[in-house]
Amino acid sequence: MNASNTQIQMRKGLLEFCILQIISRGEVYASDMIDELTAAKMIVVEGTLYPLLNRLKKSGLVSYQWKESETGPPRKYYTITEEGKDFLVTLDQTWEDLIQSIQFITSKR
Amino acid sequence: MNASNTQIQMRKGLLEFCILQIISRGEVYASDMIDELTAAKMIVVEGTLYPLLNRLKKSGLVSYQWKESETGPPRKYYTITEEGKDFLVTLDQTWEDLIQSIQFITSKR
DNA sequence: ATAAGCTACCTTGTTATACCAGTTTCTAGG
DNA sequence: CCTAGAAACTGGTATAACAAGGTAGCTTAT
Repeated sequence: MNASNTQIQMRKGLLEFCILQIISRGEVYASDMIDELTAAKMIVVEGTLYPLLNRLKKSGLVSYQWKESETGPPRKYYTITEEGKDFLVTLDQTWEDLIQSIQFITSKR
Repeated sequence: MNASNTQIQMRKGLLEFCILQIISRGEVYASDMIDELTAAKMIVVEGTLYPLLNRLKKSGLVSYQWKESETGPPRKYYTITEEGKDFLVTLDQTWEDLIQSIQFITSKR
């Protein structure tokens, strides 16, 4: 039980929330997302992100369009669906509830 | 991807934090913990709690003493160790960082 | 033209954690 | 003795993240 594993475990399930949040702000592709997550200090590797994006796509929460790039290979630009927006509202609430729960426990010192 | 699974996934890893927090307040046994978690709306089943307690014990973060009960079989009362207290400080910080990260992402709407 | 290098996407295998659905052990009461 | 209930525990399954790769398209330098 070391601190870095703890961080990983605490982040579990929150990544989906973060990604959906980022995509909801407008068209982005994988590298954009990694940059944003890194800026927020939620370090994520590609091997985590791609399967997650596929899960979101399969669930109908996001969709993507291939777009050419001027500096390299084409990119998959993701956008959120209506269903995704609805789900994001649920995730927002779940996150709020979670904060409340932890708050409740830690305040009892 | 349904809401209840999302809740489970978001909670993952936070349970350890909560349990350690609860034990740090004083001697408790499993049912006490479940009661406290339930009160905080962090629903947990026994099959999750017992392996977690064993992990914490093996890691030296908590210890326990058997105590007799007047109403049934003996109970394992858990207490936090010095090492556990140190680790709890780390977990506190990790949680604060996590809130900051999510805050950073969700505030950019 | 071709090799090198970068960018972008994807996959496979491993690990950790939680859940479900049980089982075992101990105590008290009929 | 047998049942009920409390308390601890276990085995199998699902999910998600990571590590460490691989593949394909595009650009640039020789």
